[in-house]
Amino acid sequence: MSPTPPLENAAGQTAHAGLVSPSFSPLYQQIKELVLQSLQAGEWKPGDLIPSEFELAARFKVSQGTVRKAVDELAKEHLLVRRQGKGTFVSTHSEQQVQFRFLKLKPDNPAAASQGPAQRHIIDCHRLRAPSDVARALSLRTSDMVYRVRRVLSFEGVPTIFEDIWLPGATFKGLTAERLSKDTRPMYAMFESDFGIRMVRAQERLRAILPSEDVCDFLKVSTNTPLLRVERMSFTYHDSPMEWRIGVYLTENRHYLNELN
Amino acid sequence: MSPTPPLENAAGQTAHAGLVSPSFSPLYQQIKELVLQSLQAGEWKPGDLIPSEFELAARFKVSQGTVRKAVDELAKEHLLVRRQGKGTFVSTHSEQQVQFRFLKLKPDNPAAASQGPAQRHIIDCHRLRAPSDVARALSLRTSDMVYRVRRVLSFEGVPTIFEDIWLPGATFKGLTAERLSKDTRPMYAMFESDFGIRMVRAQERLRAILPSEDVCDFLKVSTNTPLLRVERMSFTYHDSPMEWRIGVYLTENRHYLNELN
DNA sequence: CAGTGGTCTAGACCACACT
DNA sequence: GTGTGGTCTAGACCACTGC
Repeated sequence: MSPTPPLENAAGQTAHAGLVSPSFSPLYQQIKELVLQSLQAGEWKPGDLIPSEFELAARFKVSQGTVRKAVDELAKEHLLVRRQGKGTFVSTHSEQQVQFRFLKLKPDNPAAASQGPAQRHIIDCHRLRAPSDVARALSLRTSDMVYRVRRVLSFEGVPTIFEDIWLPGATFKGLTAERLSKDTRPMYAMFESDFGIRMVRAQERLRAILPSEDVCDFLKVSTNTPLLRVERMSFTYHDSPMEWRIGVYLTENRHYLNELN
Repeated sequence: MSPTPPLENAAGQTAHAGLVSPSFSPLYQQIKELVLQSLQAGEWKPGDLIPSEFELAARFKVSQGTVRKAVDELAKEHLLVRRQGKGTFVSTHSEQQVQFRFLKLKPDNPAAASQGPAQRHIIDCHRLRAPSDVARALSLRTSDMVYRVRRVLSFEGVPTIFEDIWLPGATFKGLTAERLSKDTRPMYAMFESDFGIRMVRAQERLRAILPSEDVCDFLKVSTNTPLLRVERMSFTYHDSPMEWRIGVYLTENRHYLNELN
């Protein structure tokens, strides 16, 4: 029923008072970590309903309020989604609302209704030994294999984004250009269902560049068109690097939108 | 003692049960709004210590836990800062830690220690009638006055950022190039102490451009150097627009860093 | 030491969704 | 109606700060 070991901080008293372990951490943090481990282990998959707060409280032998605080934080980090009256679900990139959380390029004129899905064209998908910079980014050895995917995204027929995507070979075994082309879902949704990988967090570094010859061809622009270069590192649970992506955006009629809070 | 009117949701029962007002909102949201109003009214100024949770609970006639939830959210939005053992303070742009919350341009090589403060050079500061695009951005009339500030930021002697800043004339009355030049604090810190305006939130739109002739001069670059254009709208309490800023960044040795959560 | 925020509990009731 | 998450309370104790 309850295979989980007793929590470090629980000393048997009402408010978990008394002597605490040397490296103290609040109970709700420990609960959070346990839930995270269940997510990572695939006990609950993207889209799944997880146990109710009371069930989790019983399983972990803490009060419902403590579970609540742990789940609250995981929900704020977009790992879980709460739905009043229904329950708490594992968040997924398949949902419409979360679709554009990682794509920050927006049309200058939203009325143009061009927020619709982009047309996608896979240029190629190869398996090769990791170049040194790729290995470094993905925490791999240069002897390890990686997949390299290149693609172009177009909006209303205008080629707008060129992407060069690097993925760990071991995790994405069996990835092909054909599979990528045929799947109509967002790429990250396919990663979830086909490879059990959920991208949780990312970091982007932006700069302005002039295009290489390749990019000129792919985006149909001249060599003196300034472009936005977006280097993205994506992480799965526990901050494991899982994707390195170099994007080049044409920003003639679009812009990268960022909220500072 | 307590000049605040009774809260809408309080029906006198234990858990504020019973009939609630038509447009229901949780108690902690109402508390949050009341605190926000005190901040906006200047009752507590940036850097000030605000009343303790128990005092606020007494003032608003709710439990400490409800105040706690309200303050928690305001702290997450960076309007307040909690310090265990000391109290809760109104957040300010003067603090070192929050200094770079709005400047996302980081050195490519952090070891270069070039994270230090930028050298600032004010080009000019004028008062004029708002051009139509500025008026629109700041929710003003074209008959209203605005200040326009232009400046260059340099890192290690290299001119890197050119900024064109527009501010509402009524609020920033008395702003001069001299005052801007002499003040060594961050610009937003001066806005707090001298004009009672605290920037709370901002929105940035990025694109790649080639520089105008002006910018070529200011940044000492050629006309074919791609630059990052950063258009920022800044807001004070209650989402009032307070600043419109066009920045142009040289990204040869630096990049715009963004976290996606 | 007293005062502050931080954690945890237990129990009540409300709002929402499904059956 | 039952079960879920969402709000609110009251009270306990811990951790940190400064007198």
